[in-house]
Amino acid sequence: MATHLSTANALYLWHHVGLAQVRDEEPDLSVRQMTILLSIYLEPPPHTVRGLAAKLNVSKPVITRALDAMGKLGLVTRRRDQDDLRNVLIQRTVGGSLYLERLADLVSAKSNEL
Amino acid sequence: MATHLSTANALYLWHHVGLAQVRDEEPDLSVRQMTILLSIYLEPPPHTVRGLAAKLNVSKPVITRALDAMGKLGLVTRRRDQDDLRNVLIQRTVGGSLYLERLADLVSAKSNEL
DNA sequence: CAAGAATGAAACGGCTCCGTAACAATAGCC
DNA sequence: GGCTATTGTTACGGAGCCGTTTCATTCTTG
Repeated sequence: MATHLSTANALYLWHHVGLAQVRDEEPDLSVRQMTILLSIYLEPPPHTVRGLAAKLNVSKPVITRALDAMGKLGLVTRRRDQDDLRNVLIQRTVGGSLYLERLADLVSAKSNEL
Repeated sequence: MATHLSTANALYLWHHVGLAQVRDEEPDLSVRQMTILLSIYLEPPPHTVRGLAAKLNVSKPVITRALDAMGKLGLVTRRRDQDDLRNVLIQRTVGGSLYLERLADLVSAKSNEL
């Protein structure tokens, strides 16, 4: 599956995906939230607040608040780590999987219109 | 230049670009702002507040405020239309071109790492 | 077992953006 | 000229996210 986006195609792709996201009324995730969500779903568990904060070069409260917001949207869940009760393990949900599936379909579809 | 992103590659691309944007300290544009900026630079002029609002399915104040914010960052400028003084023509700037050039390079580079 | 380190959450004030409603300026039309 | 429509901006109250500091809980280590 060849990719190699030219810079011109890259901007067109970004534009069209952005347009689709903005046009439907649903509120958009921020870049930070989206990146956190993708980290949770694309990288192998376990995911902790501290680990995500380090990986994104961001403070821990940023992660906590993003998890609060996305948890309210049903995109992620939290569970205490029984082996170390200080830790919180962030877990995927059906809603989150569906959300990213739709995003992936959107991006993939737009990339085929180049 | 083949594109055809698979859904899996689409998410990886989004993830890596998001990571790059979040990691550097500069504040990110919102999805709305980014889409407005791309509309201005990718579609043929003239660009008006009303036209952008209609195209993005968004209220006019959203456009005005985004232009305020991005104008402060040097990404766009406004000029009154001399043929119809009610209109405001939104114009590109060197700063905006450079900004999108860097974005395009980032996306393109990440797409080559698939 | 006591002291310190580590983890995530909450609290605080500040800034940005939101949606809606009002507004000033300009154009078009009778 | 006077009335209406159009365009973009501003004002308002509300909501969300920010960075920093502080805190409660739990682990680790001497």
